[in-house]
Amino acid sequence: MAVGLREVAARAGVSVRTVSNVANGFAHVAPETRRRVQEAIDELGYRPNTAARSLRRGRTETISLVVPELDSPYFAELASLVVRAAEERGWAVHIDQTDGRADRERRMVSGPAGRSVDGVICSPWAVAPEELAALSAGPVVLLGERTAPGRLDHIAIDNVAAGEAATRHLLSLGRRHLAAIGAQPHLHNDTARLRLQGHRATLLAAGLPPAEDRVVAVSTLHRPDGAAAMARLLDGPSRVDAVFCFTDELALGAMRTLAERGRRVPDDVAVVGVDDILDGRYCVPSLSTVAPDKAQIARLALDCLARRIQDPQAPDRDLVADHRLEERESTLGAAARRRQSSPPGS
Amino acid sequence: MAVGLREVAARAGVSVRTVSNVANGFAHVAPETRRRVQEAIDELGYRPNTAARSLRRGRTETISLVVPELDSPYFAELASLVVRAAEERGWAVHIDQTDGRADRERRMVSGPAGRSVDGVICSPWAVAPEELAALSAGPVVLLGERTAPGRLDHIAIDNVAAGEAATRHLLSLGRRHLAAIGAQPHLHNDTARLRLQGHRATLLAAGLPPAEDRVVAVSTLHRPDGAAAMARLLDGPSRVDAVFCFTDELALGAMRTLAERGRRVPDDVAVVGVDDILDGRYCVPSLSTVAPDKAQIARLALDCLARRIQDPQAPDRDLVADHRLEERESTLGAAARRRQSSPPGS
DNA sequence: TTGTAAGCGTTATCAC
DNA sequence: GTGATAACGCTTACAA
Repeated sequence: MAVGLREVAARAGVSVRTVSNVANGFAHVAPETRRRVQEAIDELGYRPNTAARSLRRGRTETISLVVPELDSPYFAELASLVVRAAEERGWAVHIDQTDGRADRERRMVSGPAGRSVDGVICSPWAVAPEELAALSAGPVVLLGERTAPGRLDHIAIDNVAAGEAATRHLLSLGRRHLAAIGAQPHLHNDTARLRLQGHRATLLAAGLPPAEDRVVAVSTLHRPDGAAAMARLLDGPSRVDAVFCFTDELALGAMRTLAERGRRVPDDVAVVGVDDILDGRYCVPSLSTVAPDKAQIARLALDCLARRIQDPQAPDRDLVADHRLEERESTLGAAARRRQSSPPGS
Repeated sequence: MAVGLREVAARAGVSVRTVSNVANGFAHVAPETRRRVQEAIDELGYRPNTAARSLRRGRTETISLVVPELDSPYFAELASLVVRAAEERGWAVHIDQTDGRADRERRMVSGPAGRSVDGVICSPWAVAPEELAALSAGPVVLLGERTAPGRLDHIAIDNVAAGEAATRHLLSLGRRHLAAIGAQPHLHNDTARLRLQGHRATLLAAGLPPAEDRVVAVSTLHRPDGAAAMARLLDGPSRVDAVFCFTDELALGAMRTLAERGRRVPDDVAVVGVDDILDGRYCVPSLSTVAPDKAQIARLALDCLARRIQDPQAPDRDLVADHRLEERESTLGAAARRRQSSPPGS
């Protein structure tokens, strides 16, 4: 049934030590011996037992990826990239979802770390990074910026710059009545706060008054939240000719409401989001967005984690991933079609 | 550093056996002893070592989910549900992506099974189920129908019925020039074949001639494939007033092309997909679709796997999950807005 | 009810 | 270059 080193050793007429050496590709094995052992391994279909190996080595070669939800496009795309990058390192990936619930974020960071997994990559929503830092018992890398001193590594894009880029883009189109959707004052998560900060600073620099009634808060970042927020804006007293949504999902929801109300995008209202999710490239109109380099985020997170697994005492780092503005139809209109780099089958 | 049963036992003044009993919630422990041990566990922050436990028990309480890609909405949503359902069972989930490549499908099914994971849920594209059945070394459940005798469990919706439902719906709208996008004759995957079969049978039953030049094959199931396929249809000789796309992603791509060509949906061309991905609810127009019960698929897959882990010799089963037609704007037009169950924030 | 001790399959430390 | 053998941390007969 269970074929282990012992069976292979017996078959090949060597000791378990030698079989282990061959299985692990050790250098100092006589060619003839190696051949014989490899033969026995193949014939018996030997596969090393991961549990035993982990127990002995103290390493599982497995990391855990903790995201709020796997079914939202941004995290799905990110998870896909993390799994791919991890595979290149020979690491397996465990995936957990927190639903943005504080208790689950705490448990996933404090629980498994350093035990069944070698490290954790976590994208927190509800719990402040510094609290997670205090809880963590093993290597942890957080996705999102540092809000206060803590001893964990952080990876994020420059969210203030992202907010500025989106807002500058809308202003450059001649829009002057800008709204923002996606503030999350109730969360211990600085992403929304920083994007809003960049938005406000840019408006101010352009000599436009900050219109607080045109900043809409949302409880979560899904399409329905964006749709509802847009409805509130349209029903409100202020004129709106452009909307900066803090995520693409919010933007898609907002565009849905605009379509239902008969407002043309971008003619009546221009829309720009953040995340560059795949849906944004193919919806009608295609969605202008601030695109974080998700592959880079995944790679940096794994680099950081690898470094920290190797040296738990390494000084903590804040790494900044790139982003760039993708101008598409939801701000440029049909003109975007000609400028766009990835036109669908036409 | 590493706090194990021994340290806890010493601290509580009992044997490791007793600590193990407490940690595992065994019944026969004196209340006073239990209290003292629990205290020591908490104080020392003891966490059982998963590797050692797995080695001893021969169970990892971990399964592996193997999908072609995690960043396509259908698999992202399914993975999310599988992770949730697995968590209820106390199982962790390992996620792997095959990119639909045959070698990876083979490796993921034959490799890890029964070793580092207790079982595998796999959604194959390139490799025929019966070949995977021959390769598998442990409990494996396949997503998709059985194509030939094999000893694995299968979970799928009734794809012939799905094809019929979509096609009947288009016919019921008075459309007579139906096209189909999504045939995959090059793959060892019967899903597309069965949906096409249902489509053809329904056309035939309605007295319409099968128009083979209006069935478009695609190499993959992404939006660009749908967009390109739609362009081919529009450039072709046959009139088309309705399209059945075998996945929602293909449908979204097709709708993109229709918009670019100035064709109105559904007025000029009605579109229906399969999968009920979230994007389809909020795009404009919202996408009519055949919705598989993904939560049920996830649950059935885990039930099957649990049963097979418990009894590897259990007879293999083919389970059929539910589906239902979601009629939205891409076929009904604005009328759908009033009939629809989930209107965005309005 | 609790203690003692034998493995689970590997890797790593000694020898030879 | 290879062979014994002792851990790794846990669960579980078997005793007490």
